Amino acid sequence: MPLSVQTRREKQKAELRSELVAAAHKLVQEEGYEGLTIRKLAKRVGYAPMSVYSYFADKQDILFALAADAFETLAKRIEDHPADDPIEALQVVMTEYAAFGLGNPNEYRTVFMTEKVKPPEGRTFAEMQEGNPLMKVLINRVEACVTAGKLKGDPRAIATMLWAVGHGTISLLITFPFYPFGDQQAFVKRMCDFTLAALATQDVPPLTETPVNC
Amino acid sequence: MPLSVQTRREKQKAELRSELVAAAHKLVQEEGYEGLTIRKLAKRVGYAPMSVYSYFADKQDILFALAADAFETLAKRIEDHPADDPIEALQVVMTEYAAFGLGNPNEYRTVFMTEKVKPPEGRTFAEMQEGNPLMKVLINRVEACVTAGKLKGDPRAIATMLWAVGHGTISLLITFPFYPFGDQQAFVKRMCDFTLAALATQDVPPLTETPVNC
DNA sequence: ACGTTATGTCGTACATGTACAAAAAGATTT
DNA sequence: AAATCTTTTTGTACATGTACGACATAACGT
Repeated sequence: MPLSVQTRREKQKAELRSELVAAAHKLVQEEGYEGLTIRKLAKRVGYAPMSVYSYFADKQDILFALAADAFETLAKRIEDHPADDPIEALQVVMTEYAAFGLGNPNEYRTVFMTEKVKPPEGRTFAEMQEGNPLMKVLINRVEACVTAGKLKGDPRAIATMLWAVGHGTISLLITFPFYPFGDQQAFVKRMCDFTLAALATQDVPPLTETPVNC
Repeated sequence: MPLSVQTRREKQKAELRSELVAAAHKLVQEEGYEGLTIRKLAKRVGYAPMSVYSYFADKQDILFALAADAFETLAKRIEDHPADDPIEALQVVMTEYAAFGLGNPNEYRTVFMTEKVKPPEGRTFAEMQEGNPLMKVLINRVEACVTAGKLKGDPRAIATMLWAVGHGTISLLITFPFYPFGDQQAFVKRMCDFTLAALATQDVPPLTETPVNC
């Protein structure tokens, strides 16, 4: 069965889009993060600058696409890194997450530190975050801890709290590199251990749902 | 004794600077945060656009000056809001901090979510953070808890950990307004209570100092 | 086959931050 | 008072993101 005209068009569009992403990636590699400009990117692929906007809503959308790749490999690395003890498995998530953030501050910033006003290209926020592979593996491992009796309470609530602590730690380290946190690794480990130990002693209730509009 | 010529010049410069800050503040009030542009600001005070750069290193410096004002009032509000119980006094810090961040996301972003590469205008980072009135009041109240026997360990380490948790909570709420955290207030309170309760059971060692270059 | 409508491409234009250097104003020295 | 030096002010220029609309191309209904 041949592809319908519509899907062929979509496929071509997707191809061009990923060609643009690849070019953007190379550009960043060669000239650094601030070297990525729409004009340069367009020139690379032989288009007019404005044509880029047929494939990306704006520059942030490009940065987001770049970051998405990086985060996918992170999620894969985490899943390739299991552990016998469910708590240890959780620690792996936190550690890898931290290592990624500290090693890829630009990507971390674009994903976690810039306001999300519009879901990038039709996708809704719910599926962007709940469907986020990182949050998914985090929740999974939390659930494993709960069923193993190591943690108690609502998995999503626990995961969200871990996320808040982890994000706070990473983003402070990224934003204030000169603040005397001491050794970065040590600080990350401290926060991680502290939080997990504390969670182990509590029964965590679900997040209170409020009927927020939308 | 009359002012020396030099100090008079400095004073005049400071005056013009704060005039600029005032104009910037009014501009933001009238046209919103993105309405603050260097050209408009210069026109407001009757200068050429480039003249602004005699008083501010760059646009971030202006935003920072704006935020500094806001944070000063926050620090004052916190100090005007004491509590009998030292733990309660700490909770006040966290609560007010959160309320400020959620109520002034722009200011919060510029201060806590944008990379700090250069200390704004000669000031070093050490005095920027250690001398930061907010961190000061936080450490003070932590010390009060320690001397009251409610907490145990190194005050600066405890304060930094509280900061990390508080910042993680606020910045996630700011960045992902559509994530189902549930009620924002409730989530803040949960994180705050959780962390304080956990800290109460531990003896917190000082942050490991590492001889980072610079 | 032909007009109509959607879709992709691009040229132009504007506002913005800011680098650079000239010009102006002020201070200091001779 | 004049000359020199420093500091402040400004004009010009450039790269950038992107709004707007023109144009071309492709799909579709007739």
